[in-house]
Amino acid sequence: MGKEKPDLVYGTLDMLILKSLQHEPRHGLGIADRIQQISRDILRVEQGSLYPALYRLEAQGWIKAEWGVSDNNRKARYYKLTAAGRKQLVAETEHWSRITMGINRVLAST
Amino acid sequence: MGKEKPDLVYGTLDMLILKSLQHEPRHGLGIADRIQQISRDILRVEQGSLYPALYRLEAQGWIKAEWGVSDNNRKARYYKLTAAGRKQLVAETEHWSRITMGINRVLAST
DNA sequence: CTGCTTGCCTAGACTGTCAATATGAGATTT
DNA sequence: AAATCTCATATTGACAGTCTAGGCAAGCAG
Repeated sequence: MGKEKPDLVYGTLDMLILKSLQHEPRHGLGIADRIQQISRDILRVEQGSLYPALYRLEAQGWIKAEWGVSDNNRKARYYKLTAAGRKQLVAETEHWSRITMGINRVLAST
Repeated sequence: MGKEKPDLVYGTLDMLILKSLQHEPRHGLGIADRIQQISRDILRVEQGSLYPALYRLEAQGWIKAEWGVSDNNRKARYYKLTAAGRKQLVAETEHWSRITMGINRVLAST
């Protein structure tokens, strides 16, 4: 039945992660939960996408990890946004709005 | 200078092609030109993306091809939207607006 | 102890895009 | 008419990001 389309638009995950770290550090699953919750269940982030993305972002110097303990008393890796990460978030957000404007122009064309 | 990010959002090309065939058949390069023009140069479609996409869409039965002659008197393959293609266009458009709504909710979150 | 949950992590496959290149044919220039 | 330019289709190889489908460790509940 319903052939589900992917829940994420390819290439937006990095931006979403950076955004969800904007105000406070979070651990991996916490980030995924937040994205799902804020989007009101429209977006879901699979773990197989999440962790590679986190390494990517860390390797770029946009986030920084630190071991800590979660609310549930499990050890967890907390990520926080770096200064470069904030700049990157702005850049990606601008790129996103630019591209979506282009797409929406095409979709709106008669 | 600006490290250019990709000009397309991954996974939207099919939708854009279908949309640009909505009113009249076009040939391959004509489709690419149209997308670029309507988006006011924000989006660009490379040939290495275009033709595979066209085959994909044709294989799915969403477009149908026919040989013809272009305005410049060159032979060209004209694609036209099928009934199934119109349905698909609606479905993809809805999916797009749904996903972007989710992303925008995250981006708008405080 | 057993089983459930949380949280991290990895391997493999797949898909869509791009850069680069090739080919053919009509148009243009000389 | 020969050479060159442009239009248009087409293919190839590489690559990046996502997903499915697992596995591992440790805390909690029964």
